[in-house]
Amino acid sequence: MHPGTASRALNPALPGRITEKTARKVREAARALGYLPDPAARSLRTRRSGVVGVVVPDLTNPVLPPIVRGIEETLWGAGLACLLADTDNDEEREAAVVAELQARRCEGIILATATRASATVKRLDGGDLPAVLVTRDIDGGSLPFVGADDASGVRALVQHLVELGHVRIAHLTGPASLSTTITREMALRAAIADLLGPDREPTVRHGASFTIAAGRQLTRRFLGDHGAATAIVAGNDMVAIGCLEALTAAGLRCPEDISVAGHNDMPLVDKLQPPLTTVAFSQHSLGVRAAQVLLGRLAGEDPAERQLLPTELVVRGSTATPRATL
Amino acid sequence: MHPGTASRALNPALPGRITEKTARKVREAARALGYLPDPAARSLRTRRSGVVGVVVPDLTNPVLPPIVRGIEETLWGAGLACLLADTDNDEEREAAVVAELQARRCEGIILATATRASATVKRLDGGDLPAVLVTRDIDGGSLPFVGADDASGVRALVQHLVELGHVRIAHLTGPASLSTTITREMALRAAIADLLGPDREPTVRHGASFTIAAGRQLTRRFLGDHGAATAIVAGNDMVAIGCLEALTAAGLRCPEDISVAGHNDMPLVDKLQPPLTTVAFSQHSLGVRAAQVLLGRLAGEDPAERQLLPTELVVRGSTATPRATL
DNA sequence: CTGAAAGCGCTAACAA
DNA sequence: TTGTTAGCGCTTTCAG
Repeated sequence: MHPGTASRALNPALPGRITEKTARKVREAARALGYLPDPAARSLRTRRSGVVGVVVPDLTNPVLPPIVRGIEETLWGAGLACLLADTDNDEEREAAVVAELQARRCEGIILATATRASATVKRLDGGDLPAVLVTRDIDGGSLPFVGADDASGVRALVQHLVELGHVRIAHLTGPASLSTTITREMALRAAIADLLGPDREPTVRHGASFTIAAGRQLTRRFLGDHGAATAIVAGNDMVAIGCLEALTAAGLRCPEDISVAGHNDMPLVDKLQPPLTTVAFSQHSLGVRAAQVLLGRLAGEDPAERQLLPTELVVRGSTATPRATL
Repeated sequence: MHPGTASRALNPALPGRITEKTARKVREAARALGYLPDPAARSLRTRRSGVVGVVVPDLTNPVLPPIVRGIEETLWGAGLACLLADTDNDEEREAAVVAELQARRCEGIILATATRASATVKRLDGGDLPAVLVTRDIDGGSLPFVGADDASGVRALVQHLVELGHVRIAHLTGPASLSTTITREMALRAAIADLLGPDREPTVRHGASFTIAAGRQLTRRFLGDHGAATAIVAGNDMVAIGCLEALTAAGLRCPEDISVAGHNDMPLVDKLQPPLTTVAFSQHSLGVRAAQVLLGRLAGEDPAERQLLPTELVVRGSTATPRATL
């Protein structure tokens, strides 16, 4: 008698109603036998894999774990499992990973790996696999994007520096291939033009990556080039830490001789000496929101294309009044 | 003609050899049509899901991301995808997650969530789902375990402290429900008994968790109880940071008044003031190894039950000669 | 409300 | 070497 009936009993959402009595009987039998419906068979029939892909550039980057947690929590709560893939910041691996995820019939995909020009992500745009971008966006795409409102954060930071009396501000940041770099840089330029006038253009230097080593190198070179600034706005906290190290190595003190600020409010940057002034936002919320947007797309909604979550300037000891206006 | 032939052509490992010519033809056709074999159908037929579960207690804990990366890399390289699940350190969620992973027919499972008494993990032991434990072990189980050789690390640390002249050592650590806590504590006790004699038993205090807050509280209480020690060995770096904060708040300086050491060598603990002396090991290798052990089990090997990877004592500024022997 | 039957797309065994 | 056939375990029509 069973096959169909049992299926209906175990899955109340299915068409064809059923007596509570038989349903209970079936459920009990199922439990007694330790029966678990085979997802492969179900998947084959329903054309739904129950899985979504989560692609990150490098899980080791402290910004990502809370994002992934937020994604995982939210998706898991909706009955979807997360296939995690790490590309190690490599576009080829990104392409391979996305292909594999498609081959595995993910129902959707969340990408934190986008470079502004990523061919893989562009291909996804307009494709039929629902995709959502987090943190990093592509240029001119129409894929839903969930990020932090870096521009507001940077503007608040510049305002803070200007209020302290800074006039010469340098920006040492990451690769221009990332949207985060550009968003922050543009916001910084705009804020400076706005608050200090158009003739106070900041010195801007791009590093190869958002790492401590890059920050160190960028700072060393900037100082070597006789770059004059009373404040350095780093592209993120890692770069800021590199800055701090290079400044110390050069015999300069922060914040007495020069102020430094970061971005992201990574764990432990509040314990540094000096504690780092930085732009904070809830990474976890970013993940949750990205997952919600994907869930919306899976439900057939047409999501708002760009969602920006609030940032907050966290003022700590690494920014202070400049010793003298140069 | 095709169905079977095509399958063979696309999957060279299958039984029944095939002409290179037809194989090529099929592959070309497949590419032209954008054909991707359906994993659900394949799965249904082969009884292999191509997926393994990776269960972590809290991805936000800085020790885990490199472990997960190592796992993901290795498994992905072997053609397996990782279903990531986070239990938020909750045993109920652990049970639910494992059940769901089993329902999804994972081929294996890697757990970083084990508490010493976890009923869920015990049930896995002896079950038919190949499982591997990383970092955290259960008591008296026979599941393969991959961890760092914490005992050696702690012993080296104690030796370092003794050589500096410390005689009164306190151990402020995490919950006794975790194997890591116990391993480190036992090693500390043994090393002290060994190097200082049996009458120098350390004061040991357990906190509710391995967090900064717990470390702070533990230290505050320890000081309040007139605990006398010239060195504190913290259960991990988080606890050590809490220690440092509480000491500072109490007007004590590290390392002048008291030495502090941690465990794990988390990112940025080398940038603290003072830089933290700690026991380091390669989290990434741990992940790689755990994945290899699982791969071995999947291949039918009977793995060595406990694998301990080397630790290394990293001496930094937070440990120094005690001001006076109390 | 429940039983019966077909079929999702693949692979494994067997036949040719 | 290739074609054929059956069936993995479910869901979903369609009958009863």
